[in-house]
Amino acid sequence: MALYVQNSLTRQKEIFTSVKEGFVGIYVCGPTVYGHSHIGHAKSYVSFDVIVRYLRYSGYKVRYVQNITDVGHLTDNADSGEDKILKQARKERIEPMEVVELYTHSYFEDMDALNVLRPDISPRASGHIPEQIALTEKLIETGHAYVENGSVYFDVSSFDEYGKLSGRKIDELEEGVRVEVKSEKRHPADFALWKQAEEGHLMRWQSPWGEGYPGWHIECSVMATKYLGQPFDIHGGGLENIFPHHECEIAQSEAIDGSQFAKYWLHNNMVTVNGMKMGKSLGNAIDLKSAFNGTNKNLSKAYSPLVIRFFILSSHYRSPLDFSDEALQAAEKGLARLHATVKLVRDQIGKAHEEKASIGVQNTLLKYRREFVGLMDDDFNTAAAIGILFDLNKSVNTLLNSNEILSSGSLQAIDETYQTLGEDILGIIPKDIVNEAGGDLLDGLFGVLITLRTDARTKRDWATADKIRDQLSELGVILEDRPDGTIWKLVK
RNA sequence: GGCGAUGUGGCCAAGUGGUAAGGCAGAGGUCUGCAAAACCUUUAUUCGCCGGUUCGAAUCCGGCCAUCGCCUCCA
Repeated sequence: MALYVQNSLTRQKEIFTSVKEGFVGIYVCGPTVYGHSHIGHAKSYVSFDVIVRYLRYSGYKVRYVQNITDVGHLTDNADSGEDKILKQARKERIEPMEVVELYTHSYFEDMDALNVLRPDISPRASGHIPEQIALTEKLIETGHAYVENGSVYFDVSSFDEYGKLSGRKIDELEEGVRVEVKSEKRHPADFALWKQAEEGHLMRWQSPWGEGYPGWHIECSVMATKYLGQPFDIHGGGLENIFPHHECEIAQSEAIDGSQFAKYWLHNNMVTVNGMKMGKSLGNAIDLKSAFNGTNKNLSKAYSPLVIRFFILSSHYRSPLDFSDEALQAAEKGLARLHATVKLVRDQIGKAHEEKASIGVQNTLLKYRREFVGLMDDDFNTAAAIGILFDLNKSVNTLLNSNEILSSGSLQAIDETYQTLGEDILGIIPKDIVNEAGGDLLDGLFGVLITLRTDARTKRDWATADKIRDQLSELGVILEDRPDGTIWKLVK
């Protein structure tokens, strides 16, 4: 079965073939680090995390590059606008580079919590100024860019294919352009490769055109091709970046010699909150830290990072995703069910008799694996793949409840299936599912209480038995009497 | 105005020509001392609306309605 991906460039689902056999280079637009990450970042980076994980599972050696934008940018079409990093620096009364450092750490902290694997390279825009200047110079030399007042602009009329990704026409763009502040640019759609630093602009570098700072789009062109070559396989990002950002990246990168920039463009859809667009300026943004600790006013409680991850993956990456309390609670329960079964399997491995996995179990597992892979091969359909995980779960529970005693081999094979599909690929079933806030001490303490209750039950002293169970329940500890003994769980 | 999506049961969400996955919630049952959990059964003759193509459409075509996104920094 081959992998198919929906390519924004061709608007078609295409069979995926890598530029270099066995190797995939993927570049995903990373965050501008001037604030804490929100659920929109989570959707994008969790989605691409799974894409990368799946490519690796499929046997590719993957190099995943995701930039950190640590150079503030103005709006690309006008000379006015705010530089978010500078604004934040002023607000916090710290250096711009301190802002960048602070929120870069914050970003990785949140992504780690979401079980997003680190990119192989996280290049920073500020660390690639010479390369950005070099590309700009080359664009000037080849007649695709012009200098004006210490700034350099890309001449969109010099690149016939401008608009091929977003489907926009240059002449139509002109009409839509808002108030033009200065007419430094020859065409309203021209965009900055380099901007002259105005007075008081703290982030500035020397260039052949004087002190300034790079345009927004150029960093991605430069860093993607520096580490992945040209053409490279996959360029990803949020679909709001198709225009102008990705369109401009293509123009800069392909204008010089016409060689293709990226072969496949994958775009994830956006997030809404209770059906409304989420916007930093709209005041309904859900930043990840507040979602994790329950302080967000749009949510009734805290949701663990894994629940957020699971929720994101329960819809397709190209579909919009609406965050609501109700939907998150449903996700939380669903994931807990998955985890409960996996934990049960793992707890029983040690107790089971040693024997190889039964043919029946092996065949069943194989069937689910095949179905799962088939769905992931179809443009990374995680939502349907999770459905398979629940089918597997049902089968496993049935086995666990049946009279058939499962061998250690069978249990291990089941566990391996969960690990491959649920953790290696989707990242939603950690290797160590433990009772949260558990640990040996609590395990021991509850063990004592469970023994007392079991004794009472043998004596048919239901009053005592129920008292223990009820009082623990009030503390948020649930006891479950299984055929092979009583287990405890914490509820949130 | 231009470009692009989406509309599937109470909620979330897969499904691009062959007769509606999965999760949450609800109902009944099995198991249990009673529970919990799990499992079984059940809940859309129907996929925004109206036409058309087809032996056959949620899936293709046309029209309409609604919602959303992008066109300005934003994942």
